[in-house]
This record gives sequence, structure tokens and C-alpha cells, in this order.
Amino acid sequence: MESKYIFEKSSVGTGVGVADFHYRTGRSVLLDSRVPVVVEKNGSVMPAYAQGPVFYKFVMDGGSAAEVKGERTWSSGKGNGRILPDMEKAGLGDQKDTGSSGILKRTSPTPCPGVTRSLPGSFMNLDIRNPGKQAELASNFRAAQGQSVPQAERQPLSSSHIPVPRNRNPSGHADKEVMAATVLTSLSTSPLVLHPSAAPPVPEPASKTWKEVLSASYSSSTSGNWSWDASDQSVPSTPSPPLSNDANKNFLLSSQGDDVSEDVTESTHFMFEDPIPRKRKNSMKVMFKCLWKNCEKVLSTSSGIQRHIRTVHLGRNSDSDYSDGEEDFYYSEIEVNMDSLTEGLSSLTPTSPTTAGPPPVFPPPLSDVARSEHISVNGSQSHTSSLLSQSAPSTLCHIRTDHAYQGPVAHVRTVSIGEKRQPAASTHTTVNKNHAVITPAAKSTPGTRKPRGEAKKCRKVYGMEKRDMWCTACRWKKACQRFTD
DNA sequence: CATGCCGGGTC
DNA sequence: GACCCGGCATG
Repeated sequence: MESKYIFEKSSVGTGVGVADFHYRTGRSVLLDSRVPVVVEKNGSVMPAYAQGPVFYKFVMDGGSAAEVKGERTWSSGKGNGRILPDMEKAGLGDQKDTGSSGILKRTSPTPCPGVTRSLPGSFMNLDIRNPGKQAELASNFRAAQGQSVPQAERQPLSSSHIPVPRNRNPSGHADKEVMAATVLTSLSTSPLVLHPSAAPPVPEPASKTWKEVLSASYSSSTSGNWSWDASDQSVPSTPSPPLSNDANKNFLLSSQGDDVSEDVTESTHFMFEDPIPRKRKNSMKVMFKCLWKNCEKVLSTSSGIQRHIRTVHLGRNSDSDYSDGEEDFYYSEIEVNMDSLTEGLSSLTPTSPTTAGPPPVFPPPLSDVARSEHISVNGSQSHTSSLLSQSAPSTLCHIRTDHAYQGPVAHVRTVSIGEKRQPAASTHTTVNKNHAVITPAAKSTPGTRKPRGEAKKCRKVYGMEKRDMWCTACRWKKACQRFTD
């Protein structure tokens, strides 16, 4: 599976670009990607529920408008759910587009002045012909963001769906690209593939292009507009990462500093030790979860997860300091309520409702959709359940039906949740490392032992003298298959 | 203590 | 995979 981004340009003053309207929980707006939004002149965002291509229209005065068409096509490729390549490829011959895509994919809701300057008029191909309105537009956007704006410029806005950092430099050069970038970045930006059919991505050299632009742009940026305003609570459902400017710098530049062992230790660290970073409320922790298919890696630092992705999934040299930021696409931030998690763990008995959900068998890897739903919810409980459901059940809920002595028996016992045994750890990977960590008692807990049945077994019925009449299981000192309970 | 059977070992 | 058995949990 391969996601494609198509960049188009209109020749009539309206720029038609394609934005990836995925959202990335914790990084950008929680805006359903299927919901088109029309950004009116006053900065308000109007949901326009419709199917098909998503148009983002920036209505300027005089009828001038900039439309952004969000279109996402999913072609069944080679099983690689890579986001982007095409967008980047498309931009190869056009550094502007490339840069734009880079920004968009960069998931920052704030415009990067450096990029803007270096890419004049290119952002999302917006063609806004009335420069005089730029300042006004800028103000409107700021107003929409709840920024400090002259009262006269304030207007009633419904900006709750598009949180944009408030700490923009008010004196900065707010041109139309910046405006467009602000909105568009808020609307799209997420590299996270939430599409259920998305499959693991594959690194491509093309991604380097925008990254380079991005890096260069960043280095030229001095306004620090890349930071998120962690205090911005305007979007309750968006656990926006409280990345500071420095953190953002590190975000790009420092993903090489950690030891390789960090990956191994961090999950443990996250579970039982003091949280390293970003402890928001009392017990809320921001973790970074690898979104690579079948990979549930959760680390406590962005650098760690980036390293993990870069080395494990992208197959890049772990020693290399070079990071093109592509890793960023493949992990997401999640909030973890440690209190709830602790509670969940403490009650993580075999019959705990937390793990013994309606379906007795838990699919080891959650689908991308399921995962996305989990992490997109700001509620701490959901995060907890998400973690638990992803880490614990895969091992806890194995159904034991594979014993050879059960073969000749007509009916195969279905072992209940409380009866399951611990499978061989070797068959599980990263997920179960975490599981082993967070449920250390599972293996040693005798509570999982099957309760003795009430019915008399072969031994009792036939006695030792007629042992040959016992069922096979009884002869092998296994659970009797003849006289089941 | 008898029983049931898990977990692991041997072939 | 078939078979065996030490040892633990349970009643």
C-alpha cells in the first residue's frame, strides 16, 4: 500500500495543492481527515461535510481565493504504506513544492519563517493576489489562534478545530504564505498514516529533499516559531506536545545522542521509573509510540523513538548522525495516564475486565485504525487501555488448544481467559518485552492455574490398576480429556 | 494426603 | 510429537 500525494496547480490564481489531511495525535489538530474545512476570510473554519476531494478554500477579498484540495489516493503497492514519497517526488523538480511538502509533513502548526522566506509564494501554491490583505489575514489567523491581537481586529471565530500556537512573533513578517502555512499545517501535516490500509513505509531518498530544505530553513529561522504552545488548551482533544524551541531543535538535531541501549531500557523506564520528560499533569506522560506496522514500540523520548525507527525500520545506520526527519512520520505521541496505568496493571489479573474484553482472543497487532483511535483520544483511560490491550493480551490470551493429547479427543477444550498459560516468550517481540515488564507477576502468579475440576478423572475412576484405560492426558498427567468439567 | 495437572524434560 | 514425571495447587 502506498499513499500518494498529488500536487496540482491551477492556472487561475487559485492554487490547488494536495495536503495530507491525516492528523497526528499529539502533534497537530484533531481534525477528522475526512472532514473538509473551509477557512473563511475571517479565519473561521467551517466544516463542510462532504465526500470526495477535500477543498480547503482560503477566501480572500475581491473574490481572490486560494483553494487547497486535499486528496488522498491509496494505491495498492508493494505493501508498503509509505506516506509521502509521491509528494516528495513530485517536488523534486520544484523545490518550492518540495519545501512545502516538507513543512506540511513536518507537522508543525506554525510556519517556519525561514522556509517561508526561502520559498516565496510557494506554500501550498496559494496564490493570494492582494498583498494588502496579508496583514489582515495574519491578524485574523492570530485571532483565530487566540493570540494577542488588537481588539479591533478580533472577530468571533470558531477556531476550536484549528489550534495554532499563540506565541507567534506578532511583529514578524506575516505574509500570506505564513497564513496559508499556518492553516494548512494545522489542517494537515501529520505524516501519521491513519488509513487502515496503510502498511509499513519504505525509506526513499526522495524524502531527503524536503528534509534538507527543512533543515536549512530551520537553521535560518530565528523566531522559534516551531514551538508549540503547550498552554494552548483550545483544543481539548489534542494532546499537543509541549515541545519547547530547544526541544524542537533537538527534535531535528539530537536524535543521535542516545545509546542504543536506550531503546531497550526506556520502555522499562517509562513504566516503572520516573518519567523523563513532559510530565504534564499529575500523572500524564507523553510517550512516543512507533506506528510501524506490527511494531508497538513505545519510548519516552522522541530521540529514542526516532532512533528506533531509523535503525529498526528504516534500516539506517544507527551510528549515523544524519537524520532526515523521516522517522517523524512513523511515530506518534501518546499521553499515558500513569495512575490509570498503574491501576490497570494492579488489576491485571487473568479475569480482569481490563483485558478480558468481549472477544476472548485478542488480535496480537491492533489494526492501524484501532491504534489510531486509541491514541487519538485524549482521555487518559483510553491511553491506558490502549497500552494494555496492545501489550498484555497478546500473551495473556493465548488459547491452549495445541496439545497433542487433545488431538484424538473429539471436542477441543476452549480454555477461558483465566485458564490460559504463558506462551513461550521467544515467540513474541518488542510488544512482549513491554509486557514482560509491566506484568512481571503474570508468569509467577499461580492464579492462572486451572482450577481443579469437580468431575472424577480417569485416575479416580479406573484407579492405578487400570491405568491403561486412562485417557492419554491422564496418563501423561495432563488435564483429563475424558472427564472434563 | 489424594488428586489434578502444569511445566519441563526425554526420546 | 509422543511420552513421562517432578512438583505444585487444591480440596
